[in-house]
Amino acid sequence: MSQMGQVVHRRTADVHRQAPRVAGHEVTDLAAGSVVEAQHDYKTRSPHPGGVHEGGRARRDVLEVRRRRDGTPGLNSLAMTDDLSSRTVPEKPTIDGLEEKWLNRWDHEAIHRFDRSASRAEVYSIDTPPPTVSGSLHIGHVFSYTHADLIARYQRMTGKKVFYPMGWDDNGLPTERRVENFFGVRCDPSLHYDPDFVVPQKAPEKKVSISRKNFVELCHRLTAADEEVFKDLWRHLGVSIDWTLEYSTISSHAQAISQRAFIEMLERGEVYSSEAPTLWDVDFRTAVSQAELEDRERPANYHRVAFTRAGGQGTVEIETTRPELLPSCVALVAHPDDERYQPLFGSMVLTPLFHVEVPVLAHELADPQKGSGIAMICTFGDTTDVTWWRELALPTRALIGRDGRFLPADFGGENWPTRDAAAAAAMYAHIEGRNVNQARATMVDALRESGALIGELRPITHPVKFYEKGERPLEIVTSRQWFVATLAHRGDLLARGDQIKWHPDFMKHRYKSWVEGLNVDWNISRQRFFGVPFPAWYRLGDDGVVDFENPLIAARSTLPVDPSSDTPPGFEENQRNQPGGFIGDPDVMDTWATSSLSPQIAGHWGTDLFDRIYPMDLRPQAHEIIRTWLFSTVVRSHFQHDTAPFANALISGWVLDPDRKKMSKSVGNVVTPMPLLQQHGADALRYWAASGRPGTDTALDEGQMKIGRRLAIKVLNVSKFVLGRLDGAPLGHPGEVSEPIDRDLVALLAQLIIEATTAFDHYDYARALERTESFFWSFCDNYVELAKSRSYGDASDPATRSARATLSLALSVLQRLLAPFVPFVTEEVWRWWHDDSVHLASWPTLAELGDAPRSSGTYFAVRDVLEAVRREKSTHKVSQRKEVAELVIGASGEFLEAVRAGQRDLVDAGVVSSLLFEEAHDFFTRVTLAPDA
RNA sequence: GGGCGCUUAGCUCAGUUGGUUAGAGCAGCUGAUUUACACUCAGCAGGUCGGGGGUUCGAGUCCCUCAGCGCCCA
Repeated sequence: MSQMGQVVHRRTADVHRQAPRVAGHEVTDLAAGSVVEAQHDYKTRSPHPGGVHEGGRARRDVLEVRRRRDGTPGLNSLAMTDDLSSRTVPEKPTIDGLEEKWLNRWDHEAIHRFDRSASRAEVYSIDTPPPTVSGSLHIGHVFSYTHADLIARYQRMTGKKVFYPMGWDDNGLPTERRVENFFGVRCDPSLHYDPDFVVPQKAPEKKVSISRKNFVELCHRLTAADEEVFKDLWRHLGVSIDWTLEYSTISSHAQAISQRAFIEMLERGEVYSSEAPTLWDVDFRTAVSQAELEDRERPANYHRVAFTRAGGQGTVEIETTRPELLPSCVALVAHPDDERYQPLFGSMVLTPLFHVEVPVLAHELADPQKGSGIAMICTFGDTTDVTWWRELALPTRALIGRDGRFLPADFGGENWPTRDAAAAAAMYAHIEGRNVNQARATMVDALRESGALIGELRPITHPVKFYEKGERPLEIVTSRQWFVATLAHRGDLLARGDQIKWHPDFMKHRYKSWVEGLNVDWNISRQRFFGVPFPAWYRLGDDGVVDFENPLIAARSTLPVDPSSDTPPGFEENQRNQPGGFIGDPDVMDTWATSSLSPQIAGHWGTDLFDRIYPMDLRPQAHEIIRTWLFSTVVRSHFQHDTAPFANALISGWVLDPDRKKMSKSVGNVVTPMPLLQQHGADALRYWAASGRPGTDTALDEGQMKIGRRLAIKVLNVSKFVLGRLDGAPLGHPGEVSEPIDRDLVALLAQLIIEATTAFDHYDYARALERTESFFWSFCDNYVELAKSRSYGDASDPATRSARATLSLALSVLQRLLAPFVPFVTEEVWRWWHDDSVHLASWPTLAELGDAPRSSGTYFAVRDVLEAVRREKSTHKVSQRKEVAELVIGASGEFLEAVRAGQRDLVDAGVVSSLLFEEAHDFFTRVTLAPDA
């Protein structure tokens, strides 16, 4: 299909392919109002026989569409009933119904199909964000995906073979939560699969426990349905995705890729497992990573607690917000420069109630301004505790379990030294098994009773770390997890960030500050159910001890595997969970550990396709996932392919509500896109979205959508007019453009092409739109009005031919420049005079305009005078068609010369009977209106 | 605490390496009426460009400073 030779000449060839057809005789017939039987292109024609349709057919379809618009619009309901021979200008064009018509037609013609044979140099590849389908659709999706589509459509028109896949991020916790709530179930991995399980009709009050396999089946079922809803939106919006490239992150294909990448990282030593303090959500009972944290301001109390010095003389008063962790205190810490505590460094103190001897240590992270300036280190109260524990080589006395309750503690035992085991154990008995709040209350009472609690509680507000989806503060729980070694490669990862072109540029700061702020390796294991399992098993010793240090890894050829049902190489299923046998890794991967491989998944890593699309050209995404998706993709690409994963990052801003407030579920100002899409139309929504520059937060503005709709209607109407004027002349030929005013317009058109192209090349679609739109309206209001009368002339008149050539050139260029923004209406009007899609037409080039003339000033001069005439008529409240008996123009000789060159059009457009010129220093006009008839 | 962005007409926003009298759309007001378009067209009005200081022949634009809003990181 795509031989190299054709590709090289594509632009030129396309122009020629279009131009002669534009100039062809069909348009003659078309202008006469009859329906044309065009040369049929097998690719673009429907299987319906014959191309001739009765004149009434189109009108009937319009009525059909209108009627349905009053009812419920449905994308699929219209099917292929539309008139596929569209090379006819309707009597009364309408934008209603265009979406159904062209979506079906585009599918039919497969115009967005990626050319699988294209070489890397010919390809423009897009790493589409796979949305979380269990989240709700919101207007931000429309915004960001439109931005990507604008670029995709532009690149396609410049001749690139656009690789534009779509993925769904369906694995992970959000899906589990949605399934739990939607069906009223919860996963209990200890249960056995029930093949006859039927979901409750109505979500029950109390959640029904089901097996992991049943649960996962429900996850698949619900995400499949959710994906259809999302897909419907993208399609309706006209996003030019190649739907044959659809993928999902829970598919077995994605799982195989994800497991392969994991195994290769493990082999290279970039991923490791470790038993370590981990940020833990006690409700979801899973570890979370640094990227999923958020600080929330929470009220708390400072408790001033006295420790006695081990020597017996005096006390040391610390302040803590977490007195319940006192039993796990392993040291006190103050800043090395803090003079108050320097005498204490190296000495020992005793914890109240538990009588544990702990050292007083120095560390820079202790904040002299905070509390009393000296803190207790517990294992573990927060991430600073972890840092102190690691850097000061302190013992581990973990208290909080995976369920958020206090674990047993063996006071007096090896790891729990105390001077009074009986007292400590008695005290701890009140706490064990309690949750954090209960333990705190108990501890405060006991401390107060013992006299160790000094003074009143001091209320403060401070930032507390939460899992972004969680409701209770994170705890730190020691558990075995898989980590990707990011910390050691921070410098490399920063350099990768510099290799990416960011749009807008300042967004790279987000990435940079995130990488610089990393303080733990990326934890990729989650103690959850619906995700990609680790392709690993562990040997069980004869004594039943698990050998985590030498995992059994799946053979590459067997991927994807599920270690809970598949057996490791060299073992039989009956050895599972048996001494001398094996156990499967029970965890699943972090969602980002798979979605960070979106290029590898979409591009089928390991096949030749991948080499044709990777590294990607574009990563479009929203800014809130820079630290997650973008960062993790860079990590994977750096390790796996020693490159940045994409050349450009196009970062969309937020959609704010009409009052410029951030949309959020709790405020209740989240806007769903479908009603807007149905009310204003896809072109209108896209127009609004395109006005939001990269990285700029943009207010939802229905007014802007209405303007988009007006633009679309104007495109219809002016196209109808221009095509109606192309009566019998050879069209669109720059050589025909002879009149100075026309040559000026072509010169301006050339300038517009340069501006729009440059803007798009810099990912500044908003600027391209603004320039094109403003030119377009001026073209309609001024040029078309000026050239109108001349265009009605005799085809043998060179001036008439010039007007028609200019109108058709400009129309062709403007339709194509607008095509990425308003794809439906531009496709409609383009097909009035072309067989092939505007979206496969070539992006306008200067070469089409011939010797791109320089502006003579005639157009601007004539326009200025015309505006003066209009002002005069408006001021006198008469029709713009009112005759001007005499128009005197005073201006410089040069200006008058310019006006003279276009005076015929001026006189026609302004209905001027007598035109006089007067040399003058300052520009003026004197308008004498004809007396009323 | 460190960083980034924003502040221009009632509203939403353009304004490119400094260069005439700061632009557009919407809203407002005044009108026009049908050989592309009333989902139209023409016109009018509306701004000491957040405050202060500086550089310059010249600042919405560059520098300093202050304030407000939003966000990122810690």
